[in-house]
Amino acid sequence: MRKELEKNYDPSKIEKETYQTWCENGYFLPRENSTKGNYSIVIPPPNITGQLHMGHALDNTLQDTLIRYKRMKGFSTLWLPGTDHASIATEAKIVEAMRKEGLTKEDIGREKFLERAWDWKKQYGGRIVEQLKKMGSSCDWSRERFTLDEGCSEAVREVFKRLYDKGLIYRGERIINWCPHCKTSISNAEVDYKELQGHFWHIRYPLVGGGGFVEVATTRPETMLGDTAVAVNPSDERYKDMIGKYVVLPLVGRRIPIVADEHAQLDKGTGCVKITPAHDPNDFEVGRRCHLPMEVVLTEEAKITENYPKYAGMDRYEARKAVLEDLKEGGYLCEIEDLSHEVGTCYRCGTTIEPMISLQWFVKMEPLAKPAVEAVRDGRIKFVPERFDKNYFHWMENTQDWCISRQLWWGHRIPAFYCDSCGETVVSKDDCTVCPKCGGHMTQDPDTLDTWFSSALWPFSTMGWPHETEDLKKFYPTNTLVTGYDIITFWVSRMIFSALEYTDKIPFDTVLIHGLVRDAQGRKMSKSLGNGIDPLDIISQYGADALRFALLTGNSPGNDMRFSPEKIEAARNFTNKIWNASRFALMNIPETLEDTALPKEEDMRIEDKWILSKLNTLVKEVTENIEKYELGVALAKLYDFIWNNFCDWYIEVLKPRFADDCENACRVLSYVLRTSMELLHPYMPFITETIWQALPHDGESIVVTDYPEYTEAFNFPNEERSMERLISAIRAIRNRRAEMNVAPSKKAKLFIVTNDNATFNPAVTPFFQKLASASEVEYLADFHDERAVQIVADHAVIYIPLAEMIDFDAEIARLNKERSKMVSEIERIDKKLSNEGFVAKAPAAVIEGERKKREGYADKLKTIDESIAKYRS
RNA sequence: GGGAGCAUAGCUCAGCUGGGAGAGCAUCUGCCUUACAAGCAGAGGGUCAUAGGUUCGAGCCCUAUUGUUCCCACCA
Repeated sequence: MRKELEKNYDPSKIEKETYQTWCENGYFLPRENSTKGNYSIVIPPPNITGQLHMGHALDNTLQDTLIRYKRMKGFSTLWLPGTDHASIATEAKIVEAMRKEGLTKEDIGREKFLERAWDWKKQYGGRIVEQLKKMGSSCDWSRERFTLDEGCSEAVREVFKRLYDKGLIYRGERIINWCPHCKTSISNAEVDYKELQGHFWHIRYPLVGGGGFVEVATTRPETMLGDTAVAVNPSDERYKDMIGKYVVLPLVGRRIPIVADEHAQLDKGTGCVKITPAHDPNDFEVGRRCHLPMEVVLTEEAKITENYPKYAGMDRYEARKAVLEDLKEGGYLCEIEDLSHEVGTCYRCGTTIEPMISLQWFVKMEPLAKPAVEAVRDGRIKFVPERFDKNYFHWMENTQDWCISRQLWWGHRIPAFYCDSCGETVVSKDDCTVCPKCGGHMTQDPDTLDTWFSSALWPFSTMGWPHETEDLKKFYPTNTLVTGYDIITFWVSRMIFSALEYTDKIPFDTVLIHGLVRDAQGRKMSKSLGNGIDPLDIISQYGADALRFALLTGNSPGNDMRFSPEKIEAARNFTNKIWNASRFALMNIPETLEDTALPKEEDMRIEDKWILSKLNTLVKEVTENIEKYELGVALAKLYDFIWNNFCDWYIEVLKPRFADDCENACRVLSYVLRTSMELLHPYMPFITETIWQALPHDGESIVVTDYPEYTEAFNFPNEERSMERLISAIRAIRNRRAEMNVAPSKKAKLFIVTNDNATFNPAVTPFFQKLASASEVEYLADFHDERAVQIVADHAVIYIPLAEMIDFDAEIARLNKERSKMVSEIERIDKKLSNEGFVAKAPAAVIEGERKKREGYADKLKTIDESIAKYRS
């Protein structure tokens, strides 16, 4: 059944209905029998705390375009959607909400807290999913998953247990990054380094027994309370004799040794380094090597501990002031330098990280990283664009053990159980309450896992792993992963090593990387700047198709893009153009025409063969571009074809035929428009479906129809060339008329002198009448009228008897200008052709091309000279 | 400190393995031509950052320089 198109395109109305129909008909489910094979994508699960932003919009448009393309290509496709529990972000939201009620986590306890969290998830977790639907995302919603659902939890426990048994997960006291605001450890990858202006304070530590002092320098003077040594380089001549001696730690009075360690560099500062093993990663290592004690100075809230009564309870920055004050007073502070340095901050809340000694769980990275590097190096996994593999290699090859335990409640609880009596540790998939060793009571580790631990399993946990499910067999490994370069380290790399370790397979074969969507000035869109553009606003104003078009046109993999109001307006104009062209087509295509057949070849005219030939080339190129992930290039070609070939030329030259050759014309018109919509559908699903349904079509929906295929049958090189000649002739006439300021309403007779009668003949007279303001056209072998305007076109000279309009001097000047252009072109080619190197080494086709061009220019030059001569006479 | 990207028309960006510089927007001119003024027709506008090199031929490959953005790294 064909549907009518309304006068104005109203996306909001159409999109909602259309999306619903698609879902109801199950078009987004994988098709049962496909001869083409399977194609799958797992969505990068958005946080349940999130709202759709431009980054999501771009990411999802790319994925939807790919999956729709593959679906039309006949693959059994699965785009698996879901969301991430986002432990830190979600927990922070809930804690904040409770704070407003005057409650803390501890007040209500773990169970009640988790109840609240799940309630929150129920209430808001679906928000982003609804927003994805508004984008037109063709996900299989029947398979929607959540990183904290039962299946994912099972996968997490399975993995934890396996790694623990292999010795790849261990628990230990290490220096970790502590966020005093979130009150949890975070991994190295979650630390953002920001440049801050600070100071470099030089402090003197007196030698025990007098005889001077050593000078050390620090950016964090409050940590000096926890110093347990001063280190010098073993090869440092200056301090050779001091090694083994002691200094007195100012303010504290503790005797601490001077030790030798490579960590101290000769050329840095004074060469002496204060060592605070409990609060600095390097010092921690020095402490280990030199068997130094650890003095904890700061609490979880980054306040000074009770061990230092004078400063106890002070926040680290207050303590800094107080310590400095006291050092100054004691005469220990000798110099203050200004220093800008990189300070680690929490990627979630921005608080300055405090390195702390702490008992945490870690994943041993080295054995896991190796095969993961290999998989990319040997090409089993490809990054698009390729350059991102360098990033990946660098990170993977230098990665340190991954701290996976978090002091949070919202997340996968660590499946480790400790015996209250004998301290035995059991890691188990099932809860363990009785100690297998002594029969004592077991308590589960209170901590949860890093969110990324469960995200790392996403490609297979969502398909039922560790069980051998049908989905896993059919759709795993997945094919394309689409994501931004900013989470290659967080997520992509972890999925790769996880997949290889647990499933023995790569998780995906291609990683399509996109950049950031920035504002019109090139700044990152952010809440604090308030420069974010809400994709939902754009959708309600311009429609999802326009948004998708604006995001993908001109977009190239891996590069950031700017988003501006001009861009979305251009996109809207394009949807409008498509709509109007389609409306016009449908005004002419008779109701009775229901089949999709083309006319017989002998009933096709030059313009039909031209547009079919162009369309055929377009099909080929667009397909190739999409296969190479050049989605932006393919879209630009579609835009160009639809607007500049189909609308501006084909429809225009077709108009006269609605009167005398309607059916043939409409069959081609309908075919070209329908095919264009099919080509465009992956990008702009809503408008293309609407128009497709209104045109004669076979099948239920454009979503599941076959993608157009290139065919030799529609190659018409002769007609293509002829039509291009006609177009260039018409353009030349318009051009001349515009230059001479002749109103389009002033019709004039044309005399066309040509040797190409296959192109220029009475059959195309309507083209000139319609598009070049011609009253009538005569085709001649020769023509003489020195008082006519002469236009030199490709294989034709056109005369317009508009003698009264001609300014002969101006004409001659114009012709001379054109003449010198020709002459210089010919000179350029002659130079090239007389270059022995060129003739000897350039490919034959290139040389032949140059010769052909030269001939053309020479012809034109001859005609110009004749014209000038005529005007002169 | 290490690594990567970018630099092309006034603006935003395309330009595939090297073969006579492109689009959109903006600007200027003329048009209500029976789908579209969110439109149609036409025009102007570029030493492809700089300097070398490879090549018959470079926006594209190589080297250096400048500017800019980003990633990584424990600079006490």
